[in-house]
Amino acid sequence: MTIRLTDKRKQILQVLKRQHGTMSVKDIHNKLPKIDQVTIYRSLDLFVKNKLIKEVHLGKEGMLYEYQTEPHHHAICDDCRKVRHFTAPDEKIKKLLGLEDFEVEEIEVIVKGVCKK
Amino acid sequence: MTIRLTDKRKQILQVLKRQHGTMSVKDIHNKLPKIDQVTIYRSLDLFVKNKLIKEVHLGKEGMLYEYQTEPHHHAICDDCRKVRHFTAPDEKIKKLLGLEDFEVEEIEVIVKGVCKK
DNA sequence: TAGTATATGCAAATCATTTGCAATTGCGAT
DNA sequence: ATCGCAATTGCAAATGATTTGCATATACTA
Ligand SMILES: [Mn+2]
Ligand SMILES: [Mn+2]
Ligand SMILES: [Zn+2]
Ligand SMILES: [Zn+2]
Repeated sequence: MTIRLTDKRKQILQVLKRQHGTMSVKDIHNKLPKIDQVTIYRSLDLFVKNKLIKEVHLGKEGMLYEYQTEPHHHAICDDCRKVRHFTAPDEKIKKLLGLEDFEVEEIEVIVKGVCKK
Repeated sequence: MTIRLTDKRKQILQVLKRQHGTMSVKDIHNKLPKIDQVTIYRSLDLFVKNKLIKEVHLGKEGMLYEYQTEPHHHAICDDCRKVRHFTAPDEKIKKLLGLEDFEVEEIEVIVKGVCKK
C-alpha cells in the first residue's frame, strides 16, 4: 500500500523534468540504460496515476510522456514532425464547445499543420 | 497506380458509413467475418490516405476509425467510457490558440470528463 | 477475352506493452 | 542499527495490435 521513493523512480522523473517536451519509453531508456524498460513502464504508469506526469498520444507511434510545468496543448508539423507546445485560454474554449450534460474535466487540443518558419 | 473499387472495400466503407460513430478493426471484422483482418487494415489505411475516413485515438486501446459526415470532436466519459461526438466553431477556437508561424490545417479537440445525466 | 497490375489471404514477423515469478530492497517497527 | 516484510525490480515469456512476405485470386484495360 505504501509507495516507495526509490532511486530508479527519482532518476526517471528527473529525466522527464530535465527534458522539456515529450519522451517515449525508449527515449527514457536510452538515457537510463541501466534501468529495465519494464521498470520504466511501471514507473510511468505510477506517475500518471498520481498525476505527476501526462500521457500524450500524438500519432500511431506509441505513447509519449511529459512532465508538465503548466497545462498546455500540442501542434505537430506534417512536414518536419516537430512538436510545438502552446498554452490556450481553456476556459474560453470550453465555453465555445457548448457541451451539454457533460462535466468537462480536461480539454486536449491537438493541432495538425505545417511550420511557416 | 490505379486504385480498384473492390467489393471488399465497398463493404468495409459501407459498414463504417452505417455505423454512426467510431469502430475498431475488430468491430469491423465482427460485422464482416469473411474478410481477413489484414485486408481490413489495408483498406482502412487506404481510406485514411484518401481522406474518406478519419483515424481517432481515444485512449490506450488502439486506433479507431470513423466515417465523418462533417468534421467534429470527441468527449469521453471517464466513468462509462461513452464517446460523445460534437461540433464546435473551429475558426473561433483557432483564433484563441494564437499559433504564430504555424499554418493550422486541422484542430482536434478531445475532452475528458463525466456525463452529468 | 487475355494480359497484367492490384488486391487478398494466410502465415510469420515486428513492435509496444503487460504479466508471472523469483530475487532484491526500502522503510516502518522494534 | 537491525529485522521483517511488503513493495519494487529484472528477466523471460505472454499478449495484443499492426505489419510484412509471398503465392494466389481478381479487377480493369486494351
Ligand atoms: Mn507538451
Ligand atoms: Mn466522431
Ligand atoms: Zn515543421
Ligand atoms: Zn458517462
